[in-house]
Amino acid sequence: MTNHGFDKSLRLLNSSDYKTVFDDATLKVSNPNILILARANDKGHPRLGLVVAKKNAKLAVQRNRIKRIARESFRLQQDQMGNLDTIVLTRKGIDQLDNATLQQMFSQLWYQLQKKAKRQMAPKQERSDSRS
RNA sequence: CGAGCCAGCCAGACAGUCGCUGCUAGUAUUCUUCAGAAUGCUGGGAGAGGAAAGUCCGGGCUCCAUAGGGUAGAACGCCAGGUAACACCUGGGGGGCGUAAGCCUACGGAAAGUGCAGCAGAGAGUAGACCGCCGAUGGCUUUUCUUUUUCAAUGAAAGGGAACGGCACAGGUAAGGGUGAAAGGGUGCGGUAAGAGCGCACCGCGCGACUGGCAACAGUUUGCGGCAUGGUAAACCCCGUUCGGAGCAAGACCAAAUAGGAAUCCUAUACCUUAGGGCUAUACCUUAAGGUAAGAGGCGUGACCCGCGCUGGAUUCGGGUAGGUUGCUAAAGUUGUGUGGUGACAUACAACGUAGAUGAAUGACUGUCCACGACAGAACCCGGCUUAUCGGCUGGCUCAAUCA
Repeated sequence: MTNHGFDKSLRLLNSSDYKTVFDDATLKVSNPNILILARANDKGHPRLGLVVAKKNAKLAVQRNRIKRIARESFRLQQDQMGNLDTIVLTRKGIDQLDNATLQQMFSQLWYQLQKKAKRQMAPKQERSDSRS
């Protein structure tokens, strides 16, 4: 039975959560419009954080749309993501893309992220928790 | 049917699948102060806007030694009303635009003061003479007449006066031309050398009276004044009215960490009182308790000045950053009906109970239909203004044409 829900436990909730991923991102996938940073956690499930800067999408409507599509895409693929904390960052021009293109781009990037994560699994375990 | 004006309304619809955030009912687990809390599951129901936007005004609410005085600064500016308040709204007045419905209006003061105005032009604010007109009055001058004096005497010379002319030298003139956005009231008649508010009539203007109106203001009313006070105040300014500051990251509560906070103790400046000690001593030095007061500097009172408040070291207790809870949505509420009012609005009754997120919900996909979907996303809450906007609907009105 696959899980397609998306409640608060699947999100990055405060600035320390974000800081951990930003300071220690072990995985990185990108295309011209989107950058995804990721890092393994010890929760047993993936978590998602979103950073959509006003600089890249001027209107609040556009920023909301991008975030909703990112969440939707994450929600549908979360059971294949392992235990990664991820942050989605947007780049310039993203507000020009329509919904179908965005969805396609996200699912591609999630797939790439899963492959990279599997490749790292073998030499893992060296830096589970460096902070006290 | 065409062109237009005003007011109001809608903001793709329906179905299915998968999700998100509150609320509510049931239920399970855990905790415990035994009544709740947290988490999960199931059902029900709710979930962006007309501008949610810009943050441009006004208020509520909250806090800030309580906010006292003065200065500065800012906003507003025809009148009356509405309102919690306003820069908003309603009604009215003046001015402008439009054939009209209607629209626009920063609409106090330029006879307190200061300043500003390119080019052109003679002259631009106590006006001005380039062309033109005149040249009355002076000046020069032709001709004629007249008069006085002198002489060599029907004449001549010198001087004075008058008339008709000429010149355009002094001068007069703001009618006309020309320049300019603007040339210091307009038209006509008289008047004059030519002209001129120089005089008069009418129009206009200013100041009063009267009448109407709460008032702004208006007038086929009336008296006085020849008649400027040119423009610009979204230039300084003057006059009148209003304004304490900061904002939900306000503020309150729970609370890891850390100090800059509170209480206690100590000490420090000056003075006073009481009790005691040193000393010959009422002087001087000193101890304890109590009381009073001042100063400079700094900090705060978020423009400035006055005014006002605070002020050093040790110990103990509290503390309040991360995070959480709250503030947080029932409100100057919405709808309907009645009453009062031209209206904004007020008031009475009835019904309704309408998002509350916080790394930030309100969505995605599929199908069907059509007019093929614009601008755009709540963040404490209201009332406005401004700006953006695919199209559609309803009502009222105006103009033009046609028909009856």
